[in-house]
Order: sequence, then structure tokens, then C-alpha cells
Amino acid sequence: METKDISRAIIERLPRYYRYLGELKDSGIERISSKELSKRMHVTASQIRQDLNHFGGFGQQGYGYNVKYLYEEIAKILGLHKQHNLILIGAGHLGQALANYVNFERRGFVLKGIFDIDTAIHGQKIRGIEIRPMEEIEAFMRDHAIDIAVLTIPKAEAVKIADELVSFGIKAIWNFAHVDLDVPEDTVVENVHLSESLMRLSYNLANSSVTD
Amino acid sequence: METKDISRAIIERLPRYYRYLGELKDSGIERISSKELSKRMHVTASQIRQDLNHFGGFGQQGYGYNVKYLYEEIAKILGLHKQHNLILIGAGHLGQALANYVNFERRGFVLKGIFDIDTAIHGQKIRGIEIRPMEEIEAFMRDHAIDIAVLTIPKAEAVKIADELVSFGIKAIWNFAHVDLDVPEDTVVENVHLSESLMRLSYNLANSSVTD
DNA sequence: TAGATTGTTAATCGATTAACAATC
DNA sequence: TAGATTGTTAATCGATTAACAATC
Repeated sequence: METKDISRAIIERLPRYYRYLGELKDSGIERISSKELSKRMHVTASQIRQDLNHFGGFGQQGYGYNVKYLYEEIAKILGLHKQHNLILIGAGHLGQALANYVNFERRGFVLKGIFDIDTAIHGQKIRGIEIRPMEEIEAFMRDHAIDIAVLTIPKAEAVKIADELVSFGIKAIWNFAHVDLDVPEDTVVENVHLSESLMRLSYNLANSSVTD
Repeated sequence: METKDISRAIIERLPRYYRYLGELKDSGIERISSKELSKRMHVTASQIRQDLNHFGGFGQQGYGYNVKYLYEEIAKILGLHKQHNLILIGAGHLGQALANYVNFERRGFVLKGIFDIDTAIHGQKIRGIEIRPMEEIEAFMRDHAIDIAVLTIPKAEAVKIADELVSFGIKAIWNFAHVDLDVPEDTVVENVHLSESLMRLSYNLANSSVTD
């Protein structure tokens, strides 16, 4: 891959472009200009063109962008053209909710195994996928070419488990625990800190009726 | 409130400061310098001082910051000193997971009611909270001084429901639907787009082994 | 060809970092 | 007092926006 020096800000926006392109595609729109997309997404046309040009010249002067083509190119940039094999660690309420979410599969994220510390639920199945004891993670990862681990366990255990996952060769962790994981540089961590999201909402709520 | 012109970047960091301060407090640490906190959080000491000073001079030269005091001040800034009354709309897997998450309550976010379109589950309870028909939202909001609505419904319905919530006078929406809501300026929307988070992970995974 | 719209450079704006005087 | 560390100003860095030549 030759892409480099892509700022975090651009990466944050990429999935949103992808979502809008998908909607345009589904509604049968074949081409779109940065100006028109700008209007829909409430970002500047200039930013759209800048952002996309970091990855290549996907448009055509006088024409704009071909929706289907751009949609597929962004998919490739995001790595959605390849299948990812996931394991879920922690079959609590949130873990179950994620395991039941079938739409991830459509994007190539396939849940292969579920693991939990609670022996009482071992053998139970969620959407046909068995809940297994933690001891089996290492072998399971090897046998199923797992590259992503979804961590939906309390923060107290998350740090230790993350270390183990790293030692087992995990490539990426989708972390829902309220803790920052300390992993090697080449291990990807994407955090979903729901409580922090709710606090930001609370901040904005407290300051929304202010003259600004 | 006199706070204004606070950049989005700072607001993003605030809950993380709060989390670290909480952990320091719990481990019995009474004071901390920006330098020491910088080391723990992997941000610059300069940024910590800049960020905090947007809200006031919480520190003391030669001493640093008093952990408990700063923790409480940030809580106030985030609006966590006041109780917020929530309703949850959509009692699917994700909605149930959120309804079962008791820790939000500790921060003053109290779930008062749950609503769903599915008549079959009306009357059922999650953590003692009854699932009600959608038609009751308006009256319920009035009776229980609801200020935050949690939206865990499919995107097809989310836009319409959001419009209704706005017309009922909702102040803030915690939106888990994969769609951008178009609400008036004084209505707060905090999005949690899980699929976009997973795509960012995928992007970073695809580009992690690159020489950078 | 004329019109439209990109790709890209230059200008602006904002956020981060560095430095240091103020002060506990 | 001397040492430490903040609060704050100035310098740097990076991201966004504007402008326009290139080109379909």
C-alpha cells in the first residue's frame, strides 16, 4: 500500500463518505459533483475534493464522480473488500447485542467465535455461534485466522486480556471497555467509549442554550 | 454559563481527563502535575494546561492540581452534577444492552422509560423499567421531565422519530442509528455510529503494516 | 467549442507545542 | 528563600478553505 501520511481527521470522515455514497447508489444516482455532495453532507466541496485526492483522482473534470466507482474505491481504501474474521470476548448484554448485529457481516466482518469467563453459559449459542471458555482463544485464533477481537468485558479484565490477545498475535482490537489499552505499535485499537460519548452529549446539552 | 468558543477537540478530550482523574482519585492520589498526567495519558503537558485553562485556573503554581477538586470541576463542566432523565427508543438487542448498563446511573443518567414499536413486548420490563408503546412518548416526556432520548432503532425510522421527539421538545438525542439526523440548532445530537468505528478499525488494520 | 467541475496550489484559519514570566 | 509548576503568550504546525488552471 502506498497510502501514507493520511491524517486522523480524514480517516474519521471516510466512513461517512462511504455511507453517503452507498445511499446515493441505492437510490439509483449515477454521478455526483463535490458541490452536490457538499450540500448533502454539510461539508465543503473543497474538503471533499482534498480528502479524496489523498487517495487518488477518482473524479473527472466537468463530470464529477461516478457514484458506484467511488463507492467501491472507498470500500477498498477502508479494507472492506477483504473478509475479516472476528472473535467476541465477553458475552454480556453488549456483547450479545453486537453478536446479533448481522449487518457487520454484509461488510465482510464475520463473527467466528464468542468467549466468556462464565462457565455457566459455555455451550450456549448466539446466532448459531457457540460461547466458549477463554482458555480456547489461542487455539481458536490460529484455527480460524482471526484478525479482529471485539472486547466487551469490564475494564478490570480488559487490560490483561488485551495483553494475552497481543501475545496470541491479534492484529486489531475493537475495544468497548472503559480503559485505554497499551498495545504494541503495530496492533490496531479502535475504542468505543460509550460513557465518554454520553458525557460529550451532556456537555453540549449543558452549553447548548448559551448564546453562541 | 460563560464558557464559549470551546473547540470540539477539547470537548472530545474532556471525558478522558475525567476518567483519568477518577482513577487517580480512586487510587488515593491527592495531587498531580500536568507533567505527570501527561506521562500517563500520552498527551503533552502543555495541552493539558491549555485545555484546562479554557475553563478556569484549577491548578496552583509549584503544586500542580488537586485531583479531587479537578475531578469535581470537570464533572461540573461536563454537566454531570445534574441528573438527566432518559428515555430509550427501540428495545432491540442494543437497546436492551444499554438499558441494562447500570453505570450510567452513577453519572446521573437515569433511564425512566423504554419505548418500542413492537406491541408483543409492551408491558415487559428491563431492569424494572416497562416497555411502552410509541404513542405514549409525548405524555411520558412531559410527566418525567425527559431531556435525553436514546435512539436504538433502524435508520429508516430514526429520522421520523427524531422529528417527533424534537416536536415534543427533546433537548438531546443519543443517536445509534446509522443516519445523520437533521434537527434544529438548539437540539443536541451525539452520534454513535458503530459501523463507522469498525470501518476505521478496518482502515487502520489495512494500513498498519505499512512503513510509516 | 463552451460549460462544468476536478485536481492542486496558495491563503487562511485553528489547534498544538514551546517557552517563560508569574507565583505558590 | 529556592524549587516547582502553573497560566499564558508566542511560535509552530497542520488542517481547512479559497482560488484557479487543467481538462473532460
